[in-house]
Amino acid sequence: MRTDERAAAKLRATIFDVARHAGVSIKTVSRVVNNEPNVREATRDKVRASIDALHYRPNAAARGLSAKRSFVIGLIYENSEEFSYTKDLLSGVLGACETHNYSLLLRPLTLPSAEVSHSIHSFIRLTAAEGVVLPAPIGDMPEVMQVLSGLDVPVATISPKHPRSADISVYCDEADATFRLTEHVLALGHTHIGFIKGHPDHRASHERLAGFTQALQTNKIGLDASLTEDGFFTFESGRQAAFRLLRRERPPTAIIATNDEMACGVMHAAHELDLHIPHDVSIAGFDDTAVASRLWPPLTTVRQPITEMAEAATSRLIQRLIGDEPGAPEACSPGLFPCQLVIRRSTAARS
Amino acid sequence: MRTDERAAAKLRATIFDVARHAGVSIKTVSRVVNNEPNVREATRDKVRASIDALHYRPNAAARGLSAKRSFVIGLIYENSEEFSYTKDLLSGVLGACETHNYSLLLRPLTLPSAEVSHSIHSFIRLTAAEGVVLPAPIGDMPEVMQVLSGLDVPVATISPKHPRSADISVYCDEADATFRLTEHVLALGHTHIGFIKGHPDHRASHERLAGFTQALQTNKIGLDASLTEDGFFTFESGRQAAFRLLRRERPPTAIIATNDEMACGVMHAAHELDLHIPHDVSIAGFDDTAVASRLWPPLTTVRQPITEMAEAATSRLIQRLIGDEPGAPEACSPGLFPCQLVIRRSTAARS
DNA sequence: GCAGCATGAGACAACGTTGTCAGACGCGGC
DNA sequence: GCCGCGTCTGACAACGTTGTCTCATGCTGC
Repeated sequence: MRTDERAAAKLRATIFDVARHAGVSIKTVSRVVNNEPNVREATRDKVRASIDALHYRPNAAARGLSAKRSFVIGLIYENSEEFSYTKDLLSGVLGACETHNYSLLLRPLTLPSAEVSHSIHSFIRLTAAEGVVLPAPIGDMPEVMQVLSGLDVPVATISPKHPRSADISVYCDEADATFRLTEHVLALGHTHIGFIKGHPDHRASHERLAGFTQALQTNKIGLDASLTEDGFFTFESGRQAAFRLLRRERPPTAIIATNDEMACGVMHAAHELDLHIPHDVSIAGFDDTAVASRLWPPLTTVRQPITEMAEAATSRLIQRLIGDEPGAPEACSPGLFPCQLVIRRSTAARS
Repeated sequence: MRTDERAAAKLRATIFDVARHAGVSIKTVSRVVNNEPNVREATRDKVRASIDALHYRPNAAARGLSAKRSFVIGLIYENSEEFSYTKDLLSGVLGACETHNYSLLLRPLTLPSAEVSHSIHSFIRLTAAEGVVLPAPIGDMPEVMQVLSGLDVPVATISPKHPRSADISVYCDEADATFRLTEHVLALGHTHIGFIKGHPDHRASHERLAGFTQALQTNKIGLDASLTEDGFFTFESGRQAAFRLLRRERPPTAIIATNDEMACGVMHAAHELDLHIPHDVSIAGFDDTAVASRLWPPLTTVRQPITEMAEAATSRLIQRLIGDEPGAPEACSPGLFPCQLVIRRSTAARS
């Protein structure tokens, strides 16, 4: 029996073997595998039994060739120092790919780079990815979006500046989260609060600043623009900004950095100036990266449900590719996700 | 012209289009693309020109189907908290895949899990991966190796317990690195040194302990076994071990944790006991993860060239798959890599 | 009892590549 | 000048799946 030969030779069973085993035609097996209609329930069961018996798995290459599809989606991300974000991202994207039987191919980008367009172009051509997931800040790069739309590749962005710019996008209400974070700091009695902005290319930076100023306004605290420093989401930019703030004549009693990486920098600056945290200065970050809970004192921060966001974005992307658009796309999985305030010991009542 | 039609429809040019454009047969184009012999140089150039003109890229699915190869390799890794290791790993593996035109498919594993064998089995069957890269500790799980050898999938392990157990393996001389780390601590005047072991399933744990005892021996310091605590490479296990050490009647003046994650735990314990680092107690870690430089004081640790190791392992794996074994495999890329001591401010002279 | 129609099933040709084999061509030796 | 041999090139059949089209079957309504 040919089937046994194949098993013995450790070759995969083909659809041909299954058809022979079940006593039907190849096409009928194909119909069962792809859940197509027009197969009697009895036939369906018979075929399924044969599939199990032979441990049949469809050959991805053949399927892709015939269907003119690759069943591949790409994840293009910034290969930054801070990787815990990417880890969570990866978990989500991978999860969605697995449930929909898609493969995920990765393209890390080292920014800034002049060759981004070219790199992405060749990535798409080579992998034949049907769609791509673009986490911030890649989704905000006009040249990237241009290449992808030129190649007719659907895009799902995560935390983009302009949600409308892509086919699909998910994001958090980071303004609201920063608002709540600021209110937490205000409630501790701080009124003289330093704020370190993020990289201007990220949507997050503007959102977070807006939430901060909104909170001050709501609580009738005048905004001292000189307490708002530029930062670029990097450790060193946070450290430098903190030095500028803490060396002022009247330094702030609390500093909100708009990501954990910069909050680390603030902590280093405080330590270098022999200031005690949180006694002399309270510090808060944003992102709840792996470092946040490892620092001493552990960092007050904001957690975004990155994994869930990535999974939702990817699922919607794949659904779009498959072509089964649900009635109201926004209804089944909204693009807006909630953030969670994580209060730890780096923020304390003003002394 | 059919080519123009295709370009207009944004379809990829096929080998057929190239053949027509160059005025040769399909097979000749195939020969040029795959650098096969028996094509006159003039013909070769003509074909290459057509390939460039049409931006031809071979179709991976068709190629795989015909060649009965998938050009895919798998990376099976532990989806642990500590992700900076995985980040470096990924960079290396991805780099090697890119240079050899292989695709990388990921399979994160949440350990411990009873379904590991099944998960890996279905991963291989589904992806048709030709080979897999197994970083520690996955490469040390007998059930994993059994499944893979049963499926006839070549394996490259990174930092395995027994280098001989896999077809290809790369590792560091972690004993030597720990030896040098310990000598650094000894040179600072510490003689009463606490040591926190790693998870017994990792090769690294044994190596690192061996290096430590070796250093004590070489420097004629008696080994106080009670100063050696069990740990499991996790933050909390490091914290608990540190508490046990620091609450002793005569606590150690320095603690070597066998990874950074546990060193974080030690720092937390020290802080909770109001001890000053490094004045009251010096602390060292291992791995130079992203956290290490963010802590205060920055952590003395050991850096392994993970990216280079991963790249080498993957390259050798792919070379094996392609079948062009270099004369002496060990000669071109050795399995042993050097570690680098990274001295920061968490270790200081005994006070 | 038969047209008409829905439903279930199969034959066959793609899909874009590579492997196999056969043939065309050129060139040197006799 | 012809044979033989090596070098280059091409026709054709895989590879395992899906799409299209056709056909067989059974059921409905008159």
